[in-house]
Amino acid sequence: MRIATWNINGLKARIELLKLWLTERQPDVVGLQELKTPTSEFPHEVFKALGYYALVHGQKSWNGVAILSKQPATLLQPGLPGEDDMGSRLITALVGGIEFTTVYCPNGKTLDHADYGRKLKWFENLRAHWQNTNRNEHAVLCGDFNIVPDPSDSWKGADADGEIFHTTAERSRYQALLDTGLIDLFRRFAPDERAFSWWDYRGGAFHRRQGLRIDLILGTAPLTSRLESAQIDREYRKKRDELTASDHAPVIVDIK
DNA sequence: ATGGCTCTCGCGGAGAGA
Repeated sequence: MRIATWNINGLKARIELLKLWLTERQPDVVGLQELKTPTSEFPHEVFKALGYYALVHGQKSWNGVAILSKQPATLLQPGLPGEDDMGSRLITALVGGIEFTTVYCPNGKTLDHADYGRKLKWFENLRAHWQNTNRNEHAVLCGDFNIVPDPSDSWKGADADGEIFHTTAERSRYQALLDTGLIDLFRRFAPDERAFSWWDYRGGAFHRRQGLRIDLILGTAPLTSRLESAQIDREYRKKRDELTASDHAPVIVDIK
């Protein structure tokens, strides 16, 4: 079973590249973030034609998440309870015996911006929600976390410590999530690999290998025991056939 | 570098992203 997450930075802008990627990689379940599309305008027929069902929690202009799956999925939760004013950033479904959640975590903007405090609170609510939900023991929490878990996950290494995405306050909220019993599947599979999932559009950051690993697939222990491989799909961070890329690459894991 | 691209909305240029 192939599971993936991808921040596509606009469904309308990415749909042709997304179709190519689905056709080539054949994931069974995909968490998408940053649809920037209202739920009512989601083009279900496009994905149906490729063999995918879709559950969608969108909104106009910003945010928006969806779950694509080859087999029908059951919607369990659209939106993080109590955080409606932060936008559409979470969706959970039961698919293939797995409780699958994908999230688009708040950015926080800058350390002195009000959104930074809202980001920390959002993570605290996510942890409480995750802990309080009566989950299937085979569960996945994936998406764009907008936190760099470890200095080795930043192109600047420990020099970036203390910057937004790299603060101890953010990392402690992320650690609290892991402490509920979640494991970073890419890092479990490749403990020493320097790999990023996001690169700035500006200044040739991708080709300079100046990126961050902020897109993660977390799994419960029983799910993790099924792990076969994990990869970050850098090929789809590249423009192809005049189709522009997202600033994020897909992350893929294969489980038994 | 002091945000140098790309997206959305909507028709000019601003806001957001990480």
